[in-house]
Amino acid sequence: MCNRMARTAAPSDQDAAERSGRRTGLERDDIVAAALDLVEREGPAALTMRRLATELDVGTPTIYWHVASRDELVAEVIRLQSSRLAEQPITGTTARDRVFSAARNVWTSSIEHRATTSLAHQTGTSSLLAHHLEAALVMELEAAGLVGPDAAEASRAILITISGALVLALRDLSASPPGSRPDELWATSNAPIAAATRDALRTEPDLDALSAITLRAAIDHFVPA
Amino acid sequence: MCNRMARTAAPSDQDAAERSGRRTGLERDDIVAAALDLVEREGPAALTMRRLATELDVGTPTIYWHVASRDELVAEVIRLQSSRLAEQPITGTTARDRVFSAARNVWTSSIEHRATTSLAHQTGTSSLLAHHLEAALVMELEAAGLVGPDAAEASRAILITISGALVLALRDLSASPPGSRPDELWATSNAPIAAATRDALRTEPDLDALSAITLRAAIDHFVPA
DNA sequence: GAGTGCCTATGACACTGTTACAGAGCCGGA
DNA sequence: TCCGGCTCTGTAACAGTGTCATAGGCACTC
Repeated sequence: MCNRMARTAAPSDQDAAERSGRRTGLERDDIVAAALDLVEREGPAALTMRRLATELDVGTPTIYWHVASRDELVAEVIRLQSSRLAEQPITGTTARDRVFSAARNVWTSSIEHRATTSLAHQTGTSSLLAHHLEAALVMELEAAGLVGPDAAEASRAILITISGALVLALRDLSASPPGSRPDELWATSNAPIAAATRDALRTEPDLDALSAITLRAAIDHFVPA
Repeated sequence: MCNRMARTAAPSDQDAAERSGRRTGLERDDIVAAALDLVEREGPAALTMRRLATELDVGTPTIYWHVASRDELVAEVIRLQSSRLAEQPITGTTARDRVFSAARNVWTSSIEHRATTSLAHQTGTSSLLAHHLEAALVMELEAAGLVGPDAAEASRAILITISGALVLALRDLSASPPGSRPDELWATSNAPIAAATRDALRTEPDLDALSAITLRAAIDHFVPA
C-alpha cells in the first residue's frame, strides 16, 4: 500500500511547474484530457484503459497510478466536460424565455457532444455533466419567482423532459438487432390504429423540434408568466 | 455454415409436442424465459452467457446454437417481457384521464420490473419493451381525437416524459463514484442560489409524484379536453 | 445396421478492467 | 560522491467477458 489515489484532493495546480523534470511529465489532467478527446473522437466504447494508454504512449499501470479506476476516470472526464460547458449565454427577456434558453443550453450541448453525453448516460453521471448548466437553469427559475421546493420541482421536471428526449436522440438505431427498431415494430404491429397514425409513428421524429415543444409545455406549466 | 439462426422466423409453436424426446428438450423459448428470470432475480449484469448456461445446466455454445448473439437474446428477453406487460387495464372516463392511465401503465410496469427496464435501456431496446403499452396509449390518443402526426407527436412527447423520469428513477446512486452524486454536487456548489432552493435540490425527489405531475402537464398540452 | 440431421461439450481466441512485481529515474541528505 | 527513498513506469499476469471452430453424441429415418 502506498501510491495510488494521489491527488484526489484539490491542491494539484501550483506544483505543476516545480515537477518539470519528472519523468514524462504525464499528469492526471493530461490523462483526463486525453480520455475526453478520445471519447469525443471515437465514441464511448473507445475509452479503454489499454487504448488510452496506447494513445498516451504509456503502459496501463501508469494510468492506474494517476487514477484509481476506470469509473473514477470517467467521472473526471465528465467533470472536465461539464466545466467546459459552463457559462453559456442565456437569451430572452421574459422569465419563461430565459428559462427556456437555459434549458435549451443543456439540450444543444448534449447533442453537440453526443459521445460524451452517452458516456455520462451509461455511467450514471449525467447529473454531473449537466450540473453547471443546471445551476444556471435554477438561477433563472429563481429569477422567475420560484424558490425552494418549487424551484427544485420545476428544475427536475424540465430536466426530465430534456433527458427523455436525449434517450431517443442518442440511441444507436443501427446497433439494435433487426425487428426491434420502432419503424419495424409499427409496421408489423396489428394494433387497431389509423393508417395515417401508423405512418406518422413509422417516420423518424424531428427530436430537436419535439424536444423544444415538450420543453415549452413543461415550462408553461411550472413557471409563472 | 449450417446451424445457428434456427427458428428466427415465427412458426415454432406447433412442433413443440412432436419433439418430445429430443435431447434435453431445451428450447429457444426456455432459454429466453430463463434469461428473463435471471435478469429479474439478479439484475442486468447477471445476464452472462456463461452464467445463463450454468443456470440451464448446459454449455455456452448450446445457447449460441439457439440464439445468434447476446444482443439477439436480450432483444428476445425484452420482447417476452413486453408481451407479458401487454393488456393492462386502462381506467378513467375523460379522454385525458384515459390517456394518463395508459401512460401511467408504462411507468408503473417499468418501475416494477426495473431490472428488465434497465436492461432494455442499456441495450437501446426500450421502444421494444414499451411497444404494446405504447400501442394502447396511441389508441387512447386516437379516441381523444388525435390522428396521424398529431397522435404520433403526443405519444412521443408523453413517452419522453416517462423515459426521462425513468432515467432518474433507475440510476444506481450507490454505484456512482464519490463527488458525483447530486446532493454532494449541490452541497459543494457555489452557485448564487437561495438556501431553501439548495436544500430542496439536495433532497431525494419523489419521482413517482414528479413523474405524474410532469405527465399531466404534457397531456394537458397535447391532448384536447 | 447405416446414415442424416439436430443438439451439445471441450477448448480456445481476443478482448476487457485490474493488479503484483520489478525496475527505472530523480530527489534530498550524509 | 554515494546512497536511500520517493515517484513514476513497464512486464506480465489474473479473472472475467462474448464468441466460435471443432468434434462428438443422440434420436430419428431408411
